[in-house]
Amino acid sequence: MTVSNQEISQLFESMGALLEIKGDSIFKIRAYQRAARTINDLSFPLSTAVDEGMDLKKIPGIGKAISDKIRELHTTGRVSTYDRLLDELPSGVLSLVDIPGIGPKTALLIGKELGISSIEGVEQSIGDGRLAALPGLGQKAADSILRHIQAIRTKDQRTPIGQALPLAEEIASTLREKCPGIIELFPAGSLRRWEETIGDIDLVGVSSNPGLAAQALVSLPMVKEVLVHGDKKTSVVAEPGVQVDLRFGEPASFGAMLQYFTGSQQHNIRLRDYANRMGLSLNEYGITSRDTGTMEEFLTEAEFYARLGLPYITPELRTGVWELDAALENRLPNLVQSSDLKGDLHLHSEWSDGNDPIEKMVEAAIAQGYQYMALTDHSAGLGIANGLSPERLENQIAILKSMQENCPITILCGSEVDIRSDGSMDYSDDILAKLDVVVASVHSAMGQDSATMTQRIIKAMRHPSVTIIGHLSTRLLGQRPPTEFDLEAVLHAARETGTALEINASPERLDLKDTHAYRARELGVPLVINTDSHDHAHLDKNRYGIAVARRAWCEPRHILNTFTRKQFLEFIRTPKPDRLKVFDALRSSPSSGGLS
DNA sequence: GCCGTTTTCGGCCCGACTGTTTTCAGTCG
Repeated sequence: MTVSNQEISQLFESMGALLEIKGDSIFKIRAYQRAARTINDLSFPLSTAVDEGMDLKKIPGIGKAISDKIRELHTTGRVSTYDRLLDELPSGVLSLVDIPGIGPKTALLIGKELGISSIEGVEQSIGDGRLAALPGLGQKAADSILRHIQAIRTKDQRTPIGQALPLAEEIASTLREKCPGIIELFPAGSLRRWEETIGDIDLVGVSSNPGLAAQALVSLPMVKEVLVHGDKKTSVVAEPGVQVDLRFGEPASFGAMLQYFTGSQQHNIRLRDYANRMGLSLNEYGITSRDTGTMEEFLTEAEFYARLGLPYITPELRTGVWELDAALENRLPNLVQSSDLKGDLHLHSEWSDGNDPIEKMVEAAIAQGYQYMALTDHSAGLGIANGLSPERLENQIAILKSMQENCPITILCGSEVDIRSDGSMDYSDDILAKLDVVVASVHSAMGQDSATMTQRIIKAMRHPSVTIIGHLSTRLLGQRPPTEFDLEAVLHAARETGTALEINASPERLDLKDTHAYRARELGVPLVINTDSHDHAHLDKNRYGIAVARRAWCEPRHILNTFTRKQFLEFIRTPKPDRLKVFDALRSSPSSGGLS
């Protein structure tokens, strides 16, 4: 049976919590937690890995015992050790540790002493004073837990990066304006690692007057609640319900501080484990030698890593899975960056549902410094988006060709063509053959079962005119879940047919997501980073797509639209699937991609 | 339970904060 990485990860996370409640060895508990987080960040499905006979013990943090449990889960759908643990403990305790402020010890106490097994039960016991009467707890603790319960009810989960990043940038620039004493101020944490969703915004900096900056933060109009207002740390809740933490440190140790607060936690744990074996201890202030007890400070992160004998590890890679090994073996990738992009292949104009005339979109592409762009308005089937009839499309093609004469960049004629529910295309084959670039996307019947959706997408990829599959999963972060499909089958079909997959940079999509892009790159699937802009001001959002590609360990050579105009045209003008040879040649040539 | 520049046993990341405590346990990131 097929179990997703997320389900496996969740199970081991629960195993860790259950063992903690039971009072088992803290190291055993950490082993399960570590395995859970690693599995959650893996790019390939463990299910498939098991089928293919992979040795799971090669994955860091997974040894014999956990490997056996994954196999057991894969074959039987259960893990007997987990079931036994559930039986041993009072029912429902596991759900109690989801409440912030209630850890394993308190959960067990509440379960045993009060027989409570639900969040509602905890709430009641606070109301009638039973919880505060428990040993080790008191009225303050009870009040705090109640506040946390109310907070998790009103506050919606994590914030999409597309909302969190502009908010963080706004706060940082306002603080800089108001407080001239601020020397450095950066987002750290998951935001700096460009995770697709953010738990809270961490700002770290250096200031000659930290107290003033903290005061400025709490008095911002968007701040609706102050959680902590201390010497070292200030925490507030800002308008859309996002927590913002502000910390200042000493200039001399800013490198260590930034490294510490950027995480991820898994990355830092692995790093400290590694440092430990060198006789060094790491914290947010510096690196301490265990022999001499002296601490060294670091101005920059690069110096911090260098002291450990490591090259600089860019924040996007700090997941704590593979990057430390890669750094030690000196095989960190030369990651793609915004300046490598030479074109955008998914742009809309007012002809369909965009805000701007074609001219303005072309100007925006020129302003990005691009060599080429594709205009890809919607196909007719998407009536709601004012999709182009075949006649209007032909009309548009003629206009684009006439515009080309006085244009410094290459304008490619394209379309974002709807993939119908049966996998057929929304324009006839002869219309499609007139286009330079066809982005084929799913916009309807998103509830199809996995097998149907998989066949639908693969059928589209087999079409000779389809250049790129747009926003593969159709998800909208925090709004619409991804469609169900067999990722491995789709990626293999993309490779076989020579169809590129889009990393849609629109921050509400980020689709492909990081781990899917990672797997696509591993399998040699051509990737493109597109903004799917519906406004001339949106081409800047390519930075979100670049971040996904970087988290997927992509170098310029993995991304089609880092290729020069000449190289890209050669790719699209070579028929499928032979165009893969063009891609592979460019991908393996050291001078390709990213260099002009 | 995992792992190896002190390798098959004996270690295992580190500090801050809070509330309940008279020296610390629990929780969090």
